[in-house]
Amino acid sequence: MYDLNDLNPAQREAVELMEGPLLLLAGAGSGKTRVLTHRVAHMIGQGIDPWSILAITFTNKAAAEMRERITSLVRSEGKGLWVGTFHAVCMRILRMEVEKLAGYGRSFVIFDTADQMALLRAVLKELNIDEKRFAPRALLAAISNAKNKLWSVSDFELQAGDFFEKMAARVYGAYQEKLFANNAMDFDDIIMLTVRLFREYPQVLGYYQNRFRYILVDEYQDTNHAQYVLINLLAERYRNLCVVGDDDQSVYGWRGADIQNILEFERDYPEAAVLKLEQNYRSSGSILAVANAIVRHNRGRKEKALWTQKGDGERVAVHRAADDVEEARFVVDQVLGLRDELGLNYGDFAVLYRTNAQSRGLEERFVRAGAPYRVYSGVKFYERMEIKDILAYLRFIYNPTDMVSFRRVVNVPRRGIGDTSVQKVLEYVEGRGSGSGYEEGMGAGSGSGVRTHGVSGTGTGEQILFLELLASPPEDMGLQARAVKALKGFAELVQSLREAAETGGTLTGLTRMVLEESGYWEALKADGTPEGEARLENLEEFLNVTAEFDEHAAEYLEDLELDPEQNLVLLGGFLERVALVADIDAYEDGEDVVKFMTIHSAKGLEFPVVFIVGMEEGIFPSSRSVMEPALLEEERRLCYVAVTRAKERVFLLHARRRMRFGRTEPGVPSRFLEEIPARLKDEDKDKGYKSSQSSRLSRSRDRIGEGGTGSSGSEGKTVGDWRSRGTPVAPVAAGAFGSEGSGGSSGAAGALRSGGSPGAAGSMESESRGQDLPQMAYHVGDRVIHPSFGQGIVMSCRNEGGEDVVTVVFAGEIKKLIVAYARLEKV
DNA sequence: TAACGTTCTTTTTTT
DNA sequence: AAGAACGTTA
Repeated sequence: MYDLNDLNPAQREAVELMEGPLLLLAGAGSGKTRVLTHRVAHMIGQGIDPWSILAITFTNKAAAEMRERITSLVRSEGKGLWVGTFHAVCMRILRMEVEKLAGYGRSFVIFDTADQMALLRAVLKELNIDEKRFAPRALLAAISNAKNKLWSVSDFELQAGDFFEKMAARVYGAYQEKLFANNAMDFDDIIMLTVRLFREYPQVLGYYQNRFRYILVDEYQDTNHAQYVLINLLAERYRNLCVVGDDDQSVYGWRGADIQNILEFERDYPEAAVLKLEQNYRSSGSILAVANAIVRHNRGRKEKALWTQKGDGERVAVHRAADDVEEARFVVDQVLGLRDELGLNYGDFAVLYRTNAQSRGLEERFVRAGAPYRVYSGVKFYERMEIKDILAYLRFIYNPTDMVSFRRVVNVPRRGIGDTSVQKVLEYVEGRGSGSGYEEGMGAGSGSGVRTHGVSGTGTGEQILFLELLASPPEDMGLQARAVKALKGFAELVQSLREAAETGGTLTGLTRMVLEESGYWEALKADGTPEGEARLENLEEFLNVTAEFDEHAAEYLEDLELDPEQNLVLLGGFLERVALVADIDAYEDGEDVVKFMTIHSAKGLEFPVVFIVGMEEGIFPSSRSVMEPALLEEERRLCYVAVTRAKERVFLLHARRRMRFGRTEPGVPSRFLEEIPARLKDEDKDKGYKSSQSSRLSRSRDRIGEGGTGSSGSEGKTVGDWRSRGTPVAPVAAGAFGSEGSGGSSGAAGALRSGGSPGAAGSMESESRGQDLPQMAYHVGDRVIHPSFGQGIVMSCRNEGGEDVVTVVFAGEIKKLIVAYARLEKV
């Protein structure tokens, strides 16, 4: 049971003040989650029906954590409570009510960024708009912006100032029409259309207003206008709205988040109580001082004074590395050293960076050192070709109006339905389908009018129309006989899979069926290349994901109040989950590995030791922000978030030179480093762990031929600068590559890459700089490893036209490779 | 129609 | 450096 005595006075007040609006300004590490969970538990303890409580978070992870912690406080008494992200909550509402939005069907699907892109490009093609002049990405961003502001197409047209915006408004209309015809929504639609539903159907809004008498919103500083409106509509009646946030941690402006929402809460709710949580329980005094010193440079923030009872602890270390390679090496050395010296676990360390691309170099170093790590990256797994393919199959089975998925799978594996044929089909459908009826009302405005749907449509009946069309393509479609036959076969395939899905059974069973009956599996097995192998492994991994879903399907559906008997509900639930659940949600605290992630992903997490790498102008702060004060402030807040993740130790790293876009560029230390007073920094002195022992250790793990990178090595006495350690030694015995082993995939769960995966072991540095090296001789009989061919043995070496060429026998194939370019590593 | 080769862009951050 | 996009060839 929850115990209010565990809370400090401010926290306790925040828990006990249940009625009326409340703004809770919770600094980093101030026990915010604790307050939120206790608050809900307290409400339930005081007799408030959990059924009438809605708690909204930003990430699925936060939602899961909150639910778990509440459950542990109130046991089973929490039944009926809604905890979820904005998107999950809206989906839940839309699932029940979407058919009120004339034209959308129950089995609508969510289009992710790649789908949006594909759809938009189709639109641009139709409108004859040149992609070179109007970058699809920029157009999508503009459309997303409009949606976040709840602008309808005509709103956007009215607002549009310059030529680009006018074009974007026009594209918005066509894009939206196409989404609609596909019975699909993008991420922004999920919020926008829920708002529209509420506005157009007061009785629906009324139901939810009455139900959710108590509303809590976490990370309020990250809400955008659409989310803001949504919340305020829901809270209008009872005004029991508790928002929690920290303006210093607002880092989603680029996604439309409006920091004003939190800054002006008191204007919106004049009767609101305002409480501040200022005691930090997470970080040492030194860390807090640095974080405060940085964020102080922002204007327009609510002044607050975070404090801690903890001692100062170690000073924050700032390390200047010679280059990106050395930066990565420094991190590994520190991890290994601190682990030994302080008895820390790998799991106590996190490496944070501004962009996902920065993980690669670090990974190489960790693989080599045999230090276990895991990359928590955005979407990687679901971006893989084969995963997208199988998902497209599943989506098309679920919603046979989804032309994006149709396009993707219709000729995969090859069925002899080429681009020309597909184009003809799509044009035929377009010609019949589109037209009037849409124009207005996709925004928040009133969307009256009947929409015409040609073939694609919404009701189950209409949906099958497209499949029927494929099953017997009319003459005037102009297809070749061969294509007609192939198309028929495809239609039958999908139809039979759809029937199988309707009959029930597990998702895993269905997926296997898709893979087998489509011939996808077979084609991939016949492929025989290492890439094909990796793809097969990824599909196996995907089947693990579906199996996991199957296992928890019952409770998942029950939780969402979905009827498992209903047709395709399992498939729909899975697709929704895949679309909305990011990989960071798979974050496991218990795992004893070093965690790599972006700072955005790290928000809400904490670690004993934090490394922040790439602290250079143009990287962090990002080059796009430096000219724009508002953006720069957001970068600074991001830096604040990064530093405040740490409990004990922080290492800030920057490099004098860095490989970017394939070339070496000079690095200028981040201005954020300058903003830290000298007395708070421990600059490039001996910090953390560093001994000759560790140097030797790390050197023995170096790459082949290291030490001749061609860079002039006269840079001062950077701590840990490998150049000071003299000339390179010859490659060492097997085992130097740690856990890399045979290079077989460890099949990281979900989208997570982890140490030991073939991809990570792949690109060795010798590949990029090998030409500069005094090339290590490759002797006949040497065992070598290649990122895609795997292990092999050198059969011959000679010099052809000035290039060292080796012949290597790999498993199953013999290759002639030019040493300077081949990504070969001696084992 | 598909496979291949060359040129070009890419790096924010995520639901 | 790596991947996508585009154009050329079998």
